[in-house]
Amino acid sequence: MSRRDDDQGGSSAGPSVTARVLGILSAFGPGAEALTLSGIARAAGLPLSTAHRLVGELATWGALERGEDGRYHVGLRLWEVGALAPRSLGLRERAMPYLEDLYEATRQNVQLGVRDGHEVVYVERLAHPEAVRVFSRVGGRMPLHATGVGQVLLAYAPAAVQEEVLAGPLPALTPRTITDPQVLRRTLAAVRREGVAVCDGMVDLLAMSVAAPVRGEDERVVASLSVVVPSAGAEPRAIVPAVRAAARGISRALGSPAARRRPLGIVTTPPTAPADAERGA
Amino acid sequence: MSRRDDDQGGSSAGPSVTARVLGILSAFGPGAEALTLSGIARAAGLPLSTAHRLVGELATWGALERGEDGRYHVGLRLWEVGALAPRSLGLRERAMPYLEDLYEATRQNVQLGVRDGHEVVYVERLAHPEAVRVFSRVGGRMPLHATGVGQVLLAYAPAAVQEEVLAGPLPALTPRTITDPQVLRRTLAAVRREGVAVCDGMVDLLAMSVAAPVRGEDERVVASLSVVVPSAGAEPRAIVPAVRAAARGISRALGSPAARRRPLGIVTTPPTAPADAERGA
DNA sequence: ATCGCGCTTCCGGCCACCGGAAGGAGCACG
DNA sequence: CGTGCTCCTTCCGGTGGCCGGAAGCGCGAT
Repeated sequence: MSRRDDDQGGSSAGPSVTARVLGILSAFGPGAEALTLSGIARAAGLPLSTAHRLVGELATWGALERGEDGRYHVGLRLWEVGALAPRSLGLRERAMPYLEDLYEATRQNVQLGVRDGHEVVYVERLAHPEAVRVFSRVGGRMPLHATGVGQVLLAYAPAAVQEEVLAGPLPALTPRTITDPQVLRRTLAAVRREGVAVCDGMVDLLAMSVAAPVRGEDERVVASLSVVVPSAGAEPRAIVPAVRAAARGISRALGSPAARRRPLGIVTTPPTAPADAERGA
Repeated sequence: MSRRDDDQGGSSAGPSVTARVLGILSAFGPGAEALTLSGIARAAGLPLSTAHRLVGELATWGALERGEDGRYHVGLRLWEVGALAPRSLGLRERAMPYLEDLYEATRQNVQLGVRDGHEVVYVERLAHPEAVRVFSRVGGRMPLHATGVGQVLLAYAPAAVQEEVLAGPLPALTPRTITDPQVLRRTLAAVRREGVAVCDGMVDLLAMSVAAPVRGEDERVVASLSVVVPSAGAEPRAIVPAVRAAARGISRALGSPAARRRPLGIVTTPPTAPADAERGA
């Protein structure tokens, strides 16, 4: 795959054209929305002339666009194709109405995320301009262990993924971030038991998040949604039911049989058996 | 031999590797969110083995993902990069709160679109599950002349673009769609004069849309937003002010000086001079 | 004026890409 | 139980597309 400059054992190969093109796309990211040609070449590790040729083709197609200042940014055409990702469009489309309601009820921050590897990717975010500042953004990534959405996704992830995360480093974003694997393990068990994760001050000391799992047609947890509220004077008890209800509503819209079976109402006593059994799956 | 299909040089660019990769991405689209390898090869006009190799690389990087049924769909990684497009993320981020309010007030459909060539691309859409069925979708395209959002974007587009559209074919989506260039020309003038477009039954006989322009920091129209309501018994007068106010709010959030200068209120008498002068720009 | 930076174009050599062909897996049918 | 599909995967020799150093241009700063 990565045929960098590594010449090993006889027949070596340079990076394929495809890899170079993807490398150019990788040069863009949060905090690097617009780049000069040289900047792209530098970031992608390509000679300037090569970058020039490839970027030119990408721009012609519409994957990149050139601003008035000469810098390149991601183009509308690429966004269009990306919008077809089922984990974005299909999920978002059905979840939106529920996120709406939750946003309207709290006027704070509502987030929807999916897991990719050892990170959570935020697929949607509704934020009131005057709400607590949240570090996340649509398309952004965060570690699983430190956020509400992430802890939920991790709690219901395959056992292998959980062990990998527990074994790896657990960076602290604030003094209150969980960094002890044992504490995290117990927290995940609690999340499975309660069906909701409450993270207070783990990303930002001033913010608290309440998250719940969203299930797909095969009952697997496919996403997680959360509400972020100011840490000071927050009352989780008032929010937890709303978050759980919204998560259940989305699960139902996605075709989750369990969410359809139980007609809402007994949210205060979630079933523990299936939740714990899930970890093995 | 290798470039046999289009080696005449007549049709578009030669199939460089980059072009082939982009061709693969182009194979996906609304109604084709998941494709088999052969399907991709067919759609992109590539030999199966070539498609196999390129798709494999794309999947390794995360641009494509392979579902459990073996079919490929657009991957989360590509969505992430696409989300960096300034015309999507930057615009959406600031517009969301206003779209929210508009959605909350109408409980129907709210749309935000930008122009790309001779089409409008919908960047955001809030829809109530029980609202009028709307044909558009996030990431979807529609012709400029037939939709509210499109007419606004066209009315403030560069003169060259307007002439191209007026000269080209104007396909009818319903019997009420504008197909006469002269009628369209007068309609666009009215849009500039009024600062809003009202499209009744042009996309769907049962739906009506009210659209208004969104301006950026340099006063140019960068987007357009609309509300779609049932055609029957609709009262535009009740909606127009709300749409105009929301559009102005977004313009202000984007840094439009004019929107900042005028403190809301005299929306019934919009300035005609700058609006008409704009067409020349 | 001189420098530095970034962008664009050019072109010969070489090697990575191409794609036909062969083989395997799964499924529907007679 | 063969037969005929469709789809996927792998292999390999020939060659033409890609690579990237180098030169030239435009612009702003010193």
